[in-house]
Amino acid sequence: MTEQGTRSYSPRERMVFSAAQLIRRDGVGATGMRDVAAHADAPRGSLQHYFPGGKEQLIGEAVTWAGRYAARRVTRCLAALPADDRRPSLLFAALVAQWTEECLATDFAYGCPVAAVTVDCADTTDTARTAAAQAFDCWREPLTGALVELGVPATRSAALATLMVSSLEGALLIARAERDIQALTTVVDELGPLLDAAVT
Amino acid sequence: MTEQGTRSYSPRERMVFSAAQLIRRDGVGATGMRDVAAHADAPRGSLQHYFPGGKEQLIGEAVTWAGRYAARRVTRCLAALPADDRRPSLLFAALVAQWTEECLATDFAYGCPVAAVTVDCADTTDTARTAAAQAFDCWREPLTGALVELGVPATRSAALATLMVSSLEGALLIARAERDIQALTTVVDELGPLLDAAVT
DNA sequence: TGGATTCTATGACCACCGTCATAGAGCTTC
DNA sequence: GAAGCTCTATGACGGTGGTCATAGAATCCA
Repeated sequence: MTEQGTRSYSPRERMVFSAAQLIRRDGVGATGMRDVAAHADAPRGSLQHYFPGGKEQLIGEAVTWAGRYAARRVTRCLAALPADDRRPSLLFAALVAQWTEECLATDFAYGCPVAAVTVDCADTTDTARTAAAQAFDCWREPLTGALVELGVPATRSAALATLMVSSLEGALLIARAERDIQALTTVVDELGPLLDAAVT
Repeated sequence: MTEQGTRSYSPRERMVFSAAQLIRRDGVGATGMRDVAAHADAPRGSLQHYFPGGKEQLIGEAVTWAGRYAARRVTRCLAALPADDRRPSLLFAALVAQWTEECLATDFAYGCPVAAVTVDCADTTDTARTAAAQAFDCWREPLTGALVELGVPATRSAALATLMVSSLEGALLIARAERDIQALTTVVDELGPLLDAAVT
């Protein structure tokens, strides 16, 4: 969620990206439009031009972007699994490892933008809430497919994907609060055997 | 987290309670001090008197209160388990059921205050972050003890408690975003066998 | 009763936020 | 080169937020 590649992004893309970054660090309420523009090195006047729907639209696009990013991450981790040992537990471990490393590298500054938007907007901004729901779906979909590919029966793969995302989100919360990786490693260790046992 | 019992609470207690309620519904940023006083039917002037530390202090006390409340809930659920069938899965199911019912009863308006504070303050307000960490500890401690009492070896009980809280928190997030109970029921169903299998 | 302490009431201050209005650059296209 | 479109620049506005200052009520002991 940090790397942007080498090609240059448009101001609009940068603003969506920056919004996601700031939201997942400070929450929706503490993230101002001016901050987003500044963080993206984008002109403030472009905000109303690219996002005529205002903050609501920007938040929606940011969380949608985050969902797609998470989905890409799943397929990437699946592809990176060792050819000789492709187990669901290793996929989960790889996914969590990315968050773990980021936590350590940034001193637990950043959480999940989808979680932040859900917490801050679930009962007030319906478009944001819907976008968050779609982001979760977008995230779980490739995960479900990956589990099937790894041998989990289709009847259980969706449920296990939900369990994986839930555990990851919750552990990430705890880890951020405690500034300690332990919760993340714990869910990986405890959930691993369960996931592998689901392979038929 | 809704019922207050019958005895009357002091304005100070009510403000802490109301703060927790508003925070877990709207997030920290969207919760104003004036809102808290109004929600608690407490005089606005009392805010600076009872909470000279300002919003930071109020948030801290609210999340601390929430942690203690969650802990009480654990011991209550443990005590309410049927005498003839006391399994960890049933304890977890009972805990999640409380959230599930509340979600349905309130149309998914309320989340977890500890999660909200973590998301909104983890990188900015250290006292709030610390309070959230202690709240998680306060929550997991009786849960760990309960697992031991139900036959889980002490070496694993803490890890499983972390897994339970993580899954619950994450599933609650997803449930709120989707306005659907499914994620909550899924984690209960999928985690149940794992928990019971840990009993020696 | 009188004074001290605790609590309440209210208005004001200042900073910030999201949004709008308006005008100006920069570039394409006929 | 003039029109037209995209994009940028900037100031202003109304509203809200947390906090402070100050004064008033209420309660409780000596």
